[in-house]
Amino acid sequence: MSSARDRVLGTATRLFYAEGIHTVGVDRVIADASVAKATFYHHFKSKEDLVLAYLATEYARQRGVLEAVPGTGLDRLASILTELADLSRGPGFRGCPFLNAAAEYPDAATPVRRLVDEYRAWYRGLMYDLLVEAGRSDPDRKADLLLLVRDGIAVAGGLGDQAAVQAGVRTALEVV
Amino acid sequence: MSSARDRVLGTATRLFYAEGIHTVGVDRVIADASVAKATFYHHFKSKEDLVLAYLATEYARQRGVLEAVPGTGLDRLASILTELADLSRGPGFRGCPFLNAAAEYPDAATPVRRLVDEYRAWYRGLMYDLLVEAGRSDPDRKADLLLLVRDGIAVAGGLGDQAAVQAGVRTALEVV
DNA sequence: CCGATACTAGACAGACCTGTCTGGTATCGT
DNA sequence: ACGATACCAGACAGGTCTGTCTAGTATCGG
Repeated sequence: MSSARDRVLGTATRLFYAEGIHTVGVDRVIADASVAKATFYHHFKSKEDLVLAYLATEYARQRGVLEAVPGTGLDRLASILTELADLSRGPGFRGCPFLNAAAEYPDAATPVRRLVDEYRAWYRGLMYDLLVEAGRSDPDRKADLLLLVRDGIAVAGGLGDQAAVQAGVRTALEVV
Repeated sequence: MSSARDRVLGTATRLFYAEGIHTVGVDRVIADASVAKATFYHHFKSKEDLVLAYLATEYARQRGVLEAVPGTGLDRLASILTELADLSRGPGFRGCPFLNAAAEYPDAATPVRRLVDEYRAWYRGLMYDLLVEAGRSDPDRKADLLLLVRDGIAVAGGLGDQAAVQAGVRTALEVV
């Protein structure tokens, strides 16, 4: 139910990711979602509220996707990294939604930035757990490295630099 | 001469880097630079012109800085990477100006994005040359990797994640 | 059936945006 | 001395932004 809300959130997700948050206005979102302005402000108390919903939804979605990746330990880790690399080859790929959002919200105290930190901490935790499960040495440092490589893949992929993406994935898997 | 232009460019550099490009308006720049609006539009034909000047200046500045880093081959490469890591520890560090700009300009055909590509190509070339100078094997792939690690360091540093930065630098130097 | 909830269309306020224009002053090189 | 250039202050136009408000329709649980 409340399909108007879903339509708004879906449209916002598409537009914010493809064109950036600051450049897409509320008017644009509600026009594309075919929703009245009052309805929008009925469901979201402000644009920032919508932005947070967009990121929170994406966070939940990624959690679902990555938790469904089969395998254990290093196999699963490799699957996750190569899947990210494959994704970055797609035509609609525009980098990591969280890193893009962070670039548009310079103030680290912002709720948006806190959500980005939370996302990255979760991702690092996932890497850490998989490293421990695989019985690898120095999982803390390796988890940090994998997070950084993930960031790099997202950035390079978003800029269309497939060579760097490939180098990143291969080296990460070798090191780890 | 033309100190007004310098003041505008300096102020724009500071504000664009610290607060983002889209969120800082021309009015804000000219007020902070204590310059009349007509003077601004005398020196820059549009805001985008100012943005390009900001990035071009930063590009030239970095070229100067990195070309002045002493040493040869791997030593010089290590110096460059650790200097970047040190820089990312500083309080004013907000990531790479070019990556931040790219995040605000989703369209890859934009002049801004072309300048970002040019910057990254230059950086990769620098890495490649140093690897060849050091006689390392597989310099192409390693240059790609170093570029990706650089991207990761800039992102992680900008988000205040020093652990990831350290892991990135150390691993990059080991691998290379 | 009735009250709450979800929705529609669109006007409106007030702020901010880029860019132009007027009109005037000061400082140059020649 | 004079013309070009650099600079100042600030009004203005035309657009976009977020968010509120009016006014009315439709749907649904109890």
